Amino acid sequence: MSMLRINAEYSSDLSQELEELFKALANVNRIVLLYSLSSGEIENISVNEISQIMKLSQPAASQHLKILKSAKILDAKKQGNHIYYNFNQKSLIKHKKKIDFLFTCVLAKCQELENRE
Amino acid sequence: MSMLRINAEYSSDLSQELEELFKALANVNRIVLLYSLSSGEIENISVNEISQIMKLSQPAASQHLKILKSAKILDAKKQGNHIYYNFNQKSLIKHKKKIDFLFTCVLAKCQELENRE
DNA sequence: TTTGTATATAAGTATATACTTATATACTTA
DNA sequence: TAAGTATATAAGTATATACTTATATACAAA
Repeated sequence: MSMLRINAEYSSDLSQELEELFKALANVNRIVLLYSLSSGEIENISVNEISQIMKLSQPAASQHLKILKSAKILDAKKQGNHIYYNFNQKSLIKHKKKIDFLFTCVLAKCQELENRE
Repeated sequence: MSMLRINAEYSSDLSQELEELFKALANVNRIVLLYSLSSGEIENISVNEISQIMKLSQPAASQHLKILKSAKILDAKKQGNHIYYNFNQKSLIKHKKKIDFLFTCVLAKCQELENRE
């Protein structure tokens, strides 16, 4: 069985997972939000605070948060009247591994082609 | 100057670059193509061959290739009547670093929050 | 209870994306 | 030069995305 055949088998599921992940990340507002959350001092951050950081309306922010939560980039916990968003660490580690795998495959091929010359 | 302030300065440009990169990657056909190119035996691959691999029409494949080339994921070289696509190694290494930086920031924050408990 | 606050969701709209078919461009070869 | 091949681009269309405004839901506090 050739590499291409093997690849065709695993790549379908993994590629679809990566598509979902990349789609969730493919928005500058959401990327800036992730950086802001990374550097922010506030541990538990509410939707209203996030909408202020993002300079977006509450519904717009809420919709972005839904996308990030669906993609398991963020996690939400309800506390009384507020919903606090945080990183989904466990899932983010898995996401990172998927991306690393893609780039490892691609860059390994680059290296192989370079060595052939 | 707080981290948030510093962040606000660098994140704008970098975030926009990441958005473009993630958008280019946010399509399962393109992701599968990257895996196929990674594992394929053919070094120089033409648009027609790619459209067959992708199971898409020639114009559709051409449009995907344009997106991947614009995002500096692939590179094209013309040879006679054919245009051969290959990975843009130099740029891919830079792309990987940008993604790594994002995840490093995010996962460092995760770790920090975990240690606080 | 009633009122206020926090958040989500629904519906509408403008723009982006991913295809299609048709055609243009560039090169090759008879 | 004419005809064929490889690729890109243009135009059209269906669907997705990212907002908007209006409204629903869930909880808190008076």
